[in-house]
Amino acid sequence: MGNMFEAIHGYYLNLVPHLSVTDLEALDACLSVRQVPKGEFIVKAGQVCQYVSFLNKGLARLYYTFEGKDISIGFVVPGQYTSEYESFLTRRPAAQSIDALTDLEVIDLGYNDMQRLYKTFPVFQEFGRKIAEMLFIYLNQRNTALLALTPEDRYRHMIADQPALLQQVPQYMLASFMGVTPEHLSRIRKKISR
Amino acid sequence: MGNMFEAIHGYYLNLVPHLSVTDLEALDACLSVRQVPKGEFIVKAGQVCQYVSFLNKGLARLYYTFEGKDISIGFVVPGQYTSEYESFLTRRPAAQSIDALTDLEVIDLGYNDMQRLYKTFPVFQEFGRKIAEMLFIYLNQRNTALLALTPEDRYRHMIADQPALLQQVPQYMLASFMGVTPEHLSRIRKKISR
DNA sequence: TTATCTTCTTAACATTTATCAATGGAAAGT
DNA sequence: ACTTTCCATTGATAAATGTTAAGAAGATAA
Repeated sequence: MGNMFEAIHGYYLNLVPHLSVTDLEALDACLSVRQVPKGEFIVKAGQVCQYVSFLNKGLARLYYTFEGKDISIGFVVPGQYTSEYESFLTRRPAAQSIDALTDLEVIDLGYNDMQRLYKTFPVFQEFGRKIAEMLFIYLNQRNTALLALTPEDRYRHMIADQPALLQQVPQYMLASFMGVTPEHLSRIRKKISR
Repeated sequence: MGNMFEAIHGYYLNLVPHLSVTDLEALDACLSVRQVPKGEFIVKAGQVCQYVSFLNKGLARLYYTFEGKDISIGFVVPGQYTSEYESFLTRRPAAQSIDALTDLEVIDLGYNDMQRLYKTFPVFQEFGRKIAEMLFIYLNQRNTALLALTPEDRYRHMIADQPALLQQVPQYMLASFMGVTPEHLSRIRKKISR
């Protein structure tokens, strides 16, 4: 039979090409598949995040709640890793939640297993480093956009960079992601469509 | 004579306690001290960032220029590393600059030396991973603050978290760091002082 | 010292964005 | 099919923030 983790192997090899078969087998022993129904959580705020989760199928959202309002931080599509990484790293309760906008299938890698991989197969340190570096670059660019661009410009960038996401994510979630109210996003859209 | 790099050794050992004497000697061979006069640059936008730089003395600012205006991203005090890390990692021209708000002394570690350390002494992979993880956590929190808090609340947080910085950094730089105009920051300060 | 330059503050006014309220339409449940 | 809920849109109004301009306070240089 084929290996259930082919997609995830590709992901790892893409980041660290010199991973050996032995390395990947050690990885496989740590992975487990989980089904998350729509509306349920991959991670819930208040709990310590136990996994980094590779998204096989579905659409997930990273967000937090502040003064009664949900603020979306990011959206996850298949082929990407997601986690409340700060909680995962620090072992403190998560400030952010990750929920399922559709039914999901994820492949979990647990904290203790990951530490063991780091120790036993140091080549995974390089993997962890590159993941964190990618996250840094993503946040750095997002930060820059939030400070320098107007909401309208941020929306234009999203149209250019993530057109598929705009179709899949409700607009009130996009609005908080862009830092405006749903009403204001609606006006921006009206203005742009002319 | 004492080792010129004592402070930086402490920094490394704090992140990766099991670094050996051999590891640190290999590191020392890669480090070089640089003096940066006030107003000059550690990294200049448009050039590829060649170093991660440990700040020994002085105060530095990370910022970029957009539509003629400088927007500050962060400030660096002694004992911290700084770099235009996205450029350093990707080998593409830097979008951001780092300049000296006072005379500086930095300890540089070059890109090629760092890659060689990663390869020859894999234990440094762990160091690189933890640096990137720290950067991620910092940016994640800053991002959250930018989206969830009002400028006034962000300023209150700065008073609580970084009181020393408020004394050292001109207010018009703080203003862009907080995402408001200098005039508006002045109004916020007036309101709070009552 | 005086002069110059920079930074900070203040005020009036303009623009952007949020809030509140109402409506219509789409989706989901029964 | 009917009902209910949720979501997107729109308008009126309010609040927050930016812009422009001027002057005060502080630093730097001659």
